[in-house]
Amino acid sequence: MKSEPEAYSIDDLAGDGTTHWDGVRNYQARNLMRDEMKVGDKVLYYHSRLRPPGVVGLAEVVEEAYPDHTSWDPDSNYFDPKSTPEEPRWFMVDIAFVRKFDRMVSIDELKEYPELADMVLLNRSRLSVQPVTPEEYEFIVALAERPHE
DNA sequence: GCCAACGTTGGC
DNA sequence: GCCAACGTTGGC
Repeated sequence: MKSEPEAYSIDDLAGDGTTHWDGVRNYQARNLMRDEMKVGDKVLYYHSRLRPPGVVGLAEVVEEAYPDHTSWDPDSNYFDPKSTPEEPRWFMVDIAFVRKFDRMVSIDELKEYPELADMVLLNRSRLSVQPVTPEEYEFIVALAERPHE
């Protein structure tokens, strides 16, 4: 899951403990949250729009998808008039802070490894919620635990 | 701040 | 249902 740290960083998540991942207004990202994300699933937390951007830590799904109430709140930035409590269009999950990496694994570093060449992050980078394979996940967690040469 | 990629909207 | 216009994202 990606977030601009100025908007909501992993430190914000650490402070809050859990948060609901509201404001996603992309169908592919919504479908992933609604159909794929289960309680206990691990989440790589990615800070976008930094120089450089990168994976900064881990979170975990603690509540499966339910309607994103900000979508029918006219005062919200995420208001969508086509979404109603009766027929919600947008969904969110709740995630909990797991840990922050000792160091950020930058996108440049991810690009160095053929094991990660097929990552959605490196190919369809604009999706704000993306699938990660177990192999990619383990690889990145291992990277974070040793210094980058 | 620029701009390429890409998703969405809406006129026809 | 096509596609041009427009808006957003996000690396750089």
